[in-house]
Amino acid sequence: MVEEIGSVIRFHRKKSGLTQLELAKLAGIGKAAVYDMEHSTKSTRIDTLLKVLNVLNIKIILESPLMQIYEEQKTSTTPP
Amino acid sequence: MVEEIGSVIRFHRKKSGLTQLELAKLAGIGKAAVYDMEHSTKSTRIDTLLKVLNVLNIKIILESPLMQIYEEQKTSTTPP
DNA sequence: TCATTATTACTGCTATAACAGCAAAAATAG
DNA sequence: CTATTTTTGCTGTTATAGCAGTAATAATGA
Repeated sequence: MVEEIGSVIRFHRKKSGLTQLELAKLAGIGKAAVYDMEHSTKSTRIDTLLKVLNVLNIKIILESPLMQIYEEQKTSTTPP
Repeated sequence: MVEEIGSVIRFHRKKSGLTQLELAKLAGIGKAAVYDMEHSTKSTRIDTLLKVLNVLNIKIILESPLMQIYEEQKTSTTPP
């Protein structure tokens, strides 16, 4: 799964025509972090991952049988 | 977003009737990691997060306009 | 081809997540 | 209500992600 994420990131980066350095700059992280992410040599931190996914326009979705209920409880207390 | 993930984890843990310690044991991580995750006091690592999501039966999905193409390229080389 | 530049890969040092152990708070029992 | 247990919250120490700098490889042009 970690490998998969790295693979997805590399794919999207290439398609965006960005270099590791450019992506890193845009995400506000170091270039080595991008390298490690793509190669799964180290287990990235979520905040770092989210910065990269944000630049590459990738959304992260949590799915489970309970998510429906969770969302309801959340929205029930925060109406516009 | 990191706060959201922590919130989701806590919700699912409670619904599963697990304590932080039990969840930690099942996930094979330390209890403090669960605490930190739920409180967003530290930015968890993906491998640690995935272990927890796995125990709580939460799937993580990456969504983007390019994912379709990515999946195709992946599956084209790995047929059953 | 051989330079030159751009990109990726790698390494040692610094910042920080994960852990074990303890303290505080909550829940349960008597 | 008090004692006991269970659960959560919080520390200092250890393991590891992130970073800056450098080397190696790939791309571009003369």
